Amino acid sequence: MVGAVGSQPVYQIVKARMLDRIRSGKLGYGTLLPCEKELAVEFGCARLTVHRALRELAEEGYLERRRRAGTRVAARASLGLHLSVPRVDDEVQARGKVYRYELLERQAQHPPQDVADAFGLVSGAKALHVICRHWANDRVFQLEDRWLNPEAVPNALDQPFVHLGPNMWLLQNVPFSDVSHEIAAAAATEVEAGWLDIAPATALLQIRRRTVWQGRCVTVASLSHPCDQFSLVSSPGP
Amino acid sequence: MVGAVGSQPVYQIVKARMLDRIRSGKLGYGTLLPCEKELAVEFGCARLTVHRALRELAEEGYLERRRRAGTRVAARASLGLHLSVPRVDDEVQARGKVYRYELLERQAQHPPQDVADAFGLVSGAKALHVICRHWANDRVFQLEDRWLNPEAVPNALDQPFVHLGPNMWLLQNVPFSDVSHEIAAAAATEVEAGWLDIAPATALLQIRRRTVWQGRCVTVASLSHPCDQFSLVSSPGP
DNA sequence: TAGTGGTCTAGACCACTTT
DNA sequence: AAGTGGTCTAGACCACTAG
Repeated sequence: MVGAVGSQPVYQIVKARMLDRIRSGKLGYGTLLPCEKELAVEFGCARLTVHRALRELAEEGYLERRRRAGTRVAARASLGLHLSVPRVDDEVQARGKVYRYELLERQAQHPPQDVADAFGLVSGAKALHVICRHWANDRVFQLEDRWLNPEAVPNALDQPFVHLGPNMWLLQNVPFSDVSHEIAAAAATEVEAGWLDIAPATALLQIRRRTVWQGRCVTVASLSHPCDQFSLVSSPGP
Repeated sequence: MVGAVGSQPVYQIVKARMLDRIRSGKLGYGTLLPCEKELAVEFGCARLTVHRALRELAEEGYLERRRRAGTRVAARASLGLHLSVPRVDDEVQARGKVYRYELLERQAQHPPQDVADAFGLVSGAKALHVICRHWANDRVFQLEDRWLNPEAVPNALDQPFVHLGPNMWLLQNVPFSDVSHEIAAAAATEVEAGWLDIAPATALLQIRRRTVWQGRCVTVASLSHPCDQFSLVSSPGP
């Protein structure tokens, strides 16, 4: 039974069968599982194979594992969820609509205090402020309001952002970075409403994104969607 | 050098060092990495150890791996993000406020069509409708509007939900289940505004949750927060 | 067809924590 | 003190796919 990989890896079979027992309720909250060695005997495989299955189940929140104390079915106290935020052009095209990018403003300006702090700029220094729209057919799908740190991405100052949006440009020109997100609702201001071509105070779904590279904040962006145009859907769990 | 676990597992060291090379830009988009065997020699460890490091980096979106073709630095096309939705009472208490639960309505009613379809109910059948509020000090933090499928959780019909909210009751009484989420913004209706004690048409951040157990929809819930009270923040990545 | 990643094994030692 | 999970190794075969 060496490498008996019929179609599915053994660790996935073990994982699926244990998951069944958990989901069906056969193994209730807090139930102590047999140790890895015993399960390895039961499934007729090596302990490492069982270990991988149980490790992944623990990472997915189904099990809690502690040395010596053993493995127990976790009490699901909070729910994690995975969202994938696609590129806006992909998202629009996935809906069968025509995507169009439009630059509205591009100017070096004094950033608001929170942005200046995030960028670590001396007071009085300017940053690059870009505002643009992403269209789906003849409606504005997303309003992008972005600040770029001139010290972190000096190249950005040379970019017109007329045809290529800053989002896409950053993806192509900044190495892998840490990104943190905040999802919020907000009422559209007068100005935002004008840009989005909706009534003032309409509810917006906002994604606020901060990109950090090597300890330095490169850019902050606020991506606003009219509430009737967009919602975030969790990716199906494993 | 058997099990040379000084403080950190070897696979994590390998992972961290490869991640550094990616984040720093030393390894740019599309760069082909040495094969696992070579890296194992470089790091002085077994191939499986390298394999685990690279596998996890690939799962996190940094690398793309294909048999025969090798391992390349991925182009980050879309950004995934992890949100954890804590229990509402934990969330309130984490803000240093006093949590209070309040039941508003609890009634067997004809559900709207989309809920009836999700539950697989014959037309004319009723479902349990529960509306309740979650307070933080003297403000409503969350309005919960929930339907329960009487065929999936008949016990729920016996629950008063006066002191224990349906959310908590379900966590304790339904085995592990599949949960899908939708995050949206919406304007508060007149009725919602009254319950939330805010002005009508105020922007709300809504979490819509659907819980499925063994192929059957158990409950659907809409959790609404006034936009100034709450936003979702991505958990820091690994 | 050759070379890459994907998985598996048997055995080992270590780290942690309950008893 | 003992038993659990966490990691590591050396070697092996398999599955996929670029050349």
